[in-house]
Amino acid sequence: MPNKLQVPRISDAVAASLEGRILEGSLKAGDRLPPERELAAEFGVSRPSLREAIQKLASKGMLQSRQGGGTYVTDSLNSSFFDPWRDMLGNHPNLREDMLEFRHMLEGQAAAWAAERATEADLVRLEHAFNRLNEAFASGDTELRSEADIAFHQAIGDAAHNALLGHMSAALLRLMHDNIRLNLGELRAIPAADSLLISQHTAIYNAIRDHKPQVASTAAKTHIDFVRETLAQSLRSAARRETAERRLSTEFSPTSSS
Amino acid sequence: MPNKLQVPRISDAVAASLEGRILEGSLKAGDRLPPERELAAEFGVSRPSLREAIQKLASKGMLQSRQGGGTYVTDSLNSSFFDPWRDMLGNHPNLREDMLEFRHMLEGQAAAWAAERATEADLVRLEHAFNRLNEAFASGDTELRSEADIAFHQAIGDAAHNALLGHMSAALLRLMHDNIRLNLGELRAIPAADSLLISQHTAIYNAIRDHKPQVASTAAKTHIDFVRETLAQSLRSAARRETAERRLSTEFSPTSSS
DNA sequence: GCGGTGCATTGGTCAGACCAATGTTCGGTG
DNA sequence: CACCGAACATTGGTCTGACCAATGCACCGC
Repeated sequence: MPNKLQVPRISDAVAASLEGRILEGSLKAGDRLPPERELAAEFGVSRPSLREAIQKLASKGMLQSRQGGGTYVTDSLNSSFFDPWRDMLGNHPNLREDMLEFRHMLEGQAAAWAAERATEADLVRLEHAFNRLNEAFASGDTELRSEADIAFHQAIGDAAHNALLGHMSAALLRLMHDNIRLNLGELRAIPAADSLLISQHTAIYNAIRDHKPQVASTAAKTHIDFVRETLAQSLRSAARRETAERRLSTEFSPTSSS
Repeated sequence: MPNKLQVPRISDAVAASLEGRILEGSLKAGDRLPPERELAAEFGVSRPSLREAIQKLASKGMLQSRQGGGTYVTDSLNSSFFDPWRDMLGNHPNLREDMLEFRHMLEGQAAAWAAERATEADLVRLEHAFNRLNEAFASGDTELRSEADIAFHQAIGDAAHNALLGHMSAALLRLMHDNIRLNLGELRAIPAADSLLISQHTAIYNAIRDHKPQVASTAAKTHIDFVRETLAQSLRSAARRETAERRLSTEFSPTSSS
């Protein structure tokens, strides 16, 4: 254990603080840190000290800086857990079902905790994400929708105030979106789905805002169930389509696991 | 691939050089580094740069410096400089709570699914793991116990037939055991705990064997709650112990930051 | 010989400056 | 009008020199 509370190195404190912001979610992967001069001022320390802290985190792989460019947050935490899963998902489609099932639990719990614990600030962020999500759905831009969807669920994860759950939920969601984009192209598919998705999102949002854990959890699980069903449906139709047109330029098909 | 060989940060170079000396053996564990001012001169760099390099290695656990005392090479070439989550757990104790909370959900669901879906083969494996666990507890060998505990929970995860959950549960459990071993030494602590743990394991095992999801889930959650409570208690007593005996010959311990 | 005091050593931090890479803006050119 | 290049602002990278604070040892008085 820490034997030297006597000598609190300030660079350590700053590093821990930054690390905390990343864990807690206010600094997400890909985000750009404020300039060193600003950050140093904000922390009330000198630039060299701030830099020592940054080096510490950089050596852990959490930060990365480019001269003249800025300092960025990397997603070392997510990747360390999930990189191996990424291509696995591609090769073993039945894994997708496992993942959705897993998310069924995860999202349910996240929504419940968020409903219990969301602070005012959380709710503001959540509302913002919610609005952006609706706009994205209205716009029809698939890329934007995907992004907003991730952001919305991420906001819920953040509001749940559990670092593990937050990172995991975000990582899984991202993984799934990647995978969908990869395997299904677009998946605009089901026509009536949009309005249903919107009403589901609304239900989740309202429940969290009103601090009703049970309702939030149920709504989130319903949402995932719906996604699961929709996805399965698309897959079936995609499969049908594929067998019909006997694969033209289709790149490699499922590798045998043996 | 590293795209910026163009910008060799000098602190990186110095850090690598120092690391090299340690690995190669000209700087052995316990050795004292030359004063910063000297080293800086030797490397032909400024003191801040040298310090950044030292911080880097310190954050990996290879160096440790005491103000006024000097900078020393630690023996921990072994201890984790991998797995970002690992030392994160050490530095942010509140993460431990998040993790236990997360596992509360995870183990509950795992047990429930296992009770629903366990095949005969799963049950055989589970029984085997269960027996080994009891033997391990009887033996008193801490290492063995830890191992058997992981194996038991892993067996449950496998029986749940969800790949994500299985791997995650195992990974988290392993992480926690490492962390405990690292931060608390042994944690034999609580005397009456053993029999309670055994009865909890038995309850989980029985519920799964009898295909009773609800019971299994509750039992698993109870188990985690108990672990959580026990752990908190040990931590408190450890903290108390530390303040009491004001370190005698205690050399430096693994963790670096305050 | 013992214990306390003071100073040299050494890590910790700061301020301000300059360099180098990057990104942006704006004016010139086809 | 579009495209390209040069000047400029931004931002990380490094240095110098200074002062503070903890440590440890030598010296001094008892």
